[in-house]
Amino acid sequence: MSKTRIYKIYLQLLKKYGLANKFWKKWCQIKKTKGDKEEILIGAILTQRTNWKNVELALKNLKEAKVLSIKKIYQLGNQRLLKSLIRPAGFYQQKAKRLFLLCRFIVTNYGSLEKFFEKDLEICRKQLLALYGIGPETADSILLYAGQKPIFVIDEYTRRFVKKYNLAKKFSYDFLQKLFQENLPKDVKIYQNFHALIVLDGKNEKH
DNA sequence: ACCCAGGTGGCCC
DNA sequence: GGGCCACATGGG
Repeated sequence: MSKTRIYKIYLQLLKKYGLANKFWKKWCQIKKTKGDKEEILIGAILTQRTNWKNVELALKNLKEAKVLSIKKIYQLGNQRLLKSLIRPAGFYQQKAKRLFLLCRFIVTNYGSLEKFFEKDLEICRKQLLALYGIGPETADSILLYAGQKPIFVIDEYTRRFVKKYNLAKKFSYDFLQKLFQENLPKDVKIYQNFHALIVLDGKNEKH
C-alpha cells in the first residue's frame, strides 16, 4: 500500500509520541491494576459520554469490592450494589443495566470472554450491537482493545482529529471508519496505536 | 452557578 | 436518513 495522507499523519504522531501502549502500561502501574481484557470491556461501557477520570473512580470501586470481572458483575445482577459502585461514572442506572446485560450475554452464551472472541469479527460485532446500550463505538472499542480484532474506533476525539486535518466533509460513523480502514494497513497494532495517539494528541491540545 | 466529558436509545418527522 | 431529548457524576 502506498502511503496515504492519513498514514503519513499517523507516522508523524508516532514520531512525536512513540508507541501509545507505554502510556497505558504506565497508567496501569500508577493505578496498580492489570488493565486486562475484562477491565477494558467494563471500562468501554463506563466511559460512554463521560470523563475518564470518573471512570477511574468507578473502576477503583469495582476493584476494591473485588467484582472487577465479567462473572462477578453477572453474579451481582443489575442491583443496588453494582449501581452504587459505578455511580461516579455518571448515568449509573443505565450503565448498570448495560454492564449486567453484556456480562450476562458473555457468561450464558460463551462462558468466557476468550470463547466469545474465538468467533469472527463480523459475528462478534453483530452480537455486541444487538445488545441494549452498545452502539458502534462501544462495540468497536471492545473488539479492538479487548478482542485484538482489526476494526477502527471512531469517537469524539477521532472526529475532532478529522476536522483538524480536513480529512473529510462527512462525519457519520460508518463513513469515517471506512475512511481510516481504507487508508491504513489492516493491522490491529496500528489501529490501536493510532486511535490512542489521536486521543493523546487531542488531550494535549487542550492544555 | 454554570459548563464539560471516548454514547445510546427512544421518540418524531 | 437526521434532529432532539433523557440519562448523572465529578472537576474546572
